Amino acid sequence: MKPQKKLPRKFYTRDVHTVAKELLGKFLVRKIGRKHLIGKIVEVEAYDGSVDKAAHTYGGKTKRNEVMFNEGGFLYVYFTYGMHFCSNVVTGKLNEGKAVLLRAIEPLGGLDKMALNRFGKKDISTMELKNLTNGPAKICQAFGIVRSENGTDLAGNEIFILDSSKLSENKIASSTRIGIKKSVDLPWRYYIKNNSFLSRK
DNA sequence: CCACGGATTGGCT
DNA sequence: GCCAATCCGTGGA
Repeated sequence: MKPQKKLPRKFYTRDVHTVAKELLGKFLVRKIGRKHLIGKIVEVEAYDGSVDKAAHTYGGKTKRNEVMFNEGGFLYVYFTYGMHFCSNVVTGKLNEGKAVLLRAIEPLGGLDKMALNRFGKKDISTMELKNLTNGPAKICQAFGIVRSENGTDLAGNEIFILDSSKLSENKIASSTRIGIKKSVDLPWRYYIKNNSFLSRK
């Protein structure tokens, strides 16, 4: 099963929950020089500033969150806990303030580079492989995504997502979101059942 | 296995 | 000044 073509703008400009679920099973790609880092998206969370107090956009536009108010198909990268970056796929139309947080990825290509980014060495243990990209900040570290990638157009050639066949509903599970203190009861975390690279069951 | 706390910057009250 | 869409190491059961 070969990855297909790049997802078009139209994919991203739809409803945040539709995009969140359809991102599962797709392939995140980061081009570095002539190398490619690639991984399958296995866990995401939806954030919707119109109703969701946990969303960065809930209180309106600021310098920090302005990218999240773009139309769909841009990367919103934020800095948190004084040391971590996390990345989101912006969805919907201009000024909606909705995005999908990438929470876990199954690493597939460029493993040595990801290992170097995460652990400072190419050869890693089985345990380190499992811990390579199973969390939002771990994804950014492995893929080398930092502040300067905030606002990257996913319709471009640096960071993009490749299509693959849509997963059937029975392979997808949902739960409440992880690590937040507001709007804690919204069941807006979506993940591929039984995948071994999830940040949690 | 689980619970807890430290790291460390910067956005917003 | 408070505290965050996290991660990792430690210490106890």
